[in-house]
Amino acid sequence: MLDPKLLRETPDVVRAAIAKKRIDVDFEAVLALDVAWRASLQEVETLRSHQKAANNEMAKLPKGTPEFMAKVAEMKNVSGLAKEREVGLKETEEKWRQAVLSLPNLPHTSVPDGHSPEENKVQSLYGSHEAPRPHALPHWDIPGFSRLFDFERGAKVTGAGFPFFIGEGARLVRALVHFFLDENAKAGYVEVSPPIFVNAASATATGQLPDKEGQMYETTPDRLFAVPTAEVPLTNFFRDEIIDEAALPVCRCAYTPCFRREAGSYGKEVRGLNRLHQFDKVEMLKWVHPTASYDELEKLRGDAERLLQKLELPYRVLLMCAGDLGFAQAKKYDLEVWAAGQKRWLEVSSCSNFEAFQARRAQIRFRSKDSGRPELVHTLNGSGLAVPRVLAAILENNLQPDGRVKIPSALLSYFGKDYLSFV
RNA sequence: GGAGAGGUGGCUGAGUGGUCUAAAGCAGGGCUUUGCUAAAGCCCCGUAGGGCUAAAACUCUACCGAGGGUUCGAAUCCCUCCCUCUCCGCCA
Repeated sequence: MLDPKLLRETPDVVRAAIAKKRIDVDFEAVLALDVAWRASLQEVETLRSHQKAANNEMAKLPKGTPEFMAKVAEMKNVSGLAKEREVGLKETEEKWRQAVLSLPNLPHTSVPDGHSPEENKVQSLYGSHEAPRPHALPHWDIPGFSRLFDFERGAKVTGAGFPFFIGEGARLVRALVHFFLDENAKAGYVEVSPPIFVNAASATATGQLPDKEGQMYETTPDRLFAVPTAEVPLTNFFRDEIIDEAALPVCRCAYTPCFRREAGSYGKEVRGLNRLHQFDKVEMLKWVHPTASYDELEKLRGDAERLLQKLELPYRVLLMCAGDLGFAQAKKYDLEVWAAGQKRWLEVSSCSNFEAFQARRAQIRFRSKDSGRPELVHTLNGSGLAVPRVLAAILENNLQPDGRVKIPSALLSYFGKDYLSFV
């Protein structure tokens, strides 16, 4: 959520930023609602003020006197009117709130203009993704793949996109999760194991509700939502709280399974491990002082990159252009790992600075020593990392002529063997 | 799941229809006294939003778990929901 004051005080800045982000919202209508809301608010407040003054007078009058009864009669009218106007105010306020919520976060000045994924800037390349790998295969075509990654039985038991991971397949998943958590701990992120179902208030605070409701699995009858990412429970940890300024930055990470309905996805995008309804991910979160958030974003990206480097996987870093930024992000880097068999890049991490956008919605603040007042923190998050796609890249890039897969040396102590074998 | 008790400011805790942002204490901040420490005294100390401002000052409104209701007026009475605690039941 944007600062409502920003709309009123510098509408041109907001207007320009919305245009840069290429999001279709009627900003002028939002401004009009803001005016209407304030007018309605003032009207109601004047009535209430009148009521309050009368109440104070009546408190001093003996009850039952003609004077008192006259006041009661008079205030009955005011009370009725106030109630009526309050209903109108609530309606206007709700419309206003929805309108402000429909405004996207403003892109940071360092974010390039552009409206399609092609206009994202390749910030850096690591490793030799172009090295010839004559025997590389898409991971789903590797002989014996389904012995370790059983999609058919997953589909039978649950549905498409819910595979079983078996034997060394399961072990490799566990090794990756363990490796990620250990590395993140070394980088200063405190490990958290959060609830993997959240209530509607939490899903609203991080922006899954109301717009992306169809992307989550929802339980009945309790109306809890299976988390699409650990970002949701982690960010909500501090919802409606004031963090001690000295504690900033707070850095945490969490492993959770993630659940996404992925309505509307199709084709090669969803083959094999590329896109699952349930997948494992370690997420890194930061709550930082507003002055530090862009430095922290670079550190966060570095922390995610280091994981890929230690796994010796070729990857690239994209700086997302304004038009390809999400609704809530001010700046975002995507890390894409090279999958040699599919000959394509797979997104395995997305490191974003939300500035105060999430914090305002979730009311996460710190008490500033300077001003003595609570101020909104800046929040950042990034995957570190998403397991199945990293797994796919390992399978494809490290496939040997004999059909085995070489395990990255960083995983040896977790996996326990040099090679994964499909037979 | 059943029965009972309770949810008030950063914390403890009073307040059962009227001038209540809400006593008191603790914690925090400032000043005075004091050689230091300590102690004492005095004062300040919630959040959000609106108005007015260059910005403040100022001013108005809301907020006593959440949402409804009764009333001229609700922290206080009524209803619904949520959460916590105690006991019982069930159960990894």
